[in-house]
Amino acid sequence: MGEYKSSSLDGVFNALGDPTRRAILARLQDGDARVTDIAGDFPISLNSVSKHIRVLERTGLLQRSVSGRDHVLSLNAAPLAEAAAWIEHYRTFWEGRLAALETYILQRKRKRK
Amino acid sequence: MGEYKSSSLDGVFNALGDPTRRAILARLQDGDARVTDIAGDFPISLNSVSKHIRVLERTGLLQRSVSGRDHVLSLNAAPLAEAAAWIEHYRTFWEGRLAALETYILQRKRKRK
DNA sequence: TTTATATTCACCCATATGGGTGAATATATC
DNA sequence: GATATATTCACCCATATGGGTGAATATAAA
Repeated sequence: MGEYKSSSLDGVFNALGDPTRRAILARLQDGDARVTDIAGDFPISLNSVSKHIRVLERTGLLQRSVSGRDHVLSLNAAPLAEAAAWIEHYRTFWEGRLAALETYILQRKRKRK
Repeated sequence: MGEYKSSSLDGVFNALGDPTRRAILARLQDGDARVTDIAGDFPISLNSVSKHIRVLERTGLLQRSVSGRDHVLSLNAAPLAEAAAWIEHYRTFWEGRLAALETYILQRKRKRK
């Protein structure tokens, strides 16, 4: 069967699979922040946050701009496009199935009457 | 900051983070299938496929209906709704940012002229 | 130059996971 | 009952990952 290959979707979905990372993205929606700023919002160590940030950076969801000793992080939602398209495809399929089921039920109702 | 908690999104995103599992879902779009049927499409062992199926089952994306010695698997895209909503939220944010940037550029253009 | 701050690097540890093999179980079939 | 098929269970192995700590590096500031 077709496309059984790793793609950039792997990274994006994996990155989003961790609640801490999703929370970091949520934080960045409220404005850019330094690593330390973000770490302050979480009960985990600064180093742990640094690792999560690198995972997000790898996917492109987070961009880093080094300014002196500060690393300023900002959100970049663009890489979500592919993931959104993937999900949308299945959502459409599913809605098709539901519509078909509805049609079937309606037909049965009509017949029975 | 807010919702730093694991949710069902964890499982769904993690499940989608593996290309084999995405391919299994793609396969089920073409019709229900048994574990063996699916395993035939992949270069990995039957047991490995069985494990992937359990991961998908846990998320609800895949449903199992045991019929004799056969386990018939079918797709259920419903759990994707929450994931789609999550992504959509960020996509909207991002489009807002782009729009703001465009406005800014246009204003600058007008001023300069 | 000295000191303080921001970040990463190099480790350690526990757990999860993707892959495998072989045995066990359950159902069909002869 | 005996045999074949479908699936899982119980392991093993290697690797990734989330968490930690302490040292190293780089820049800012005094």
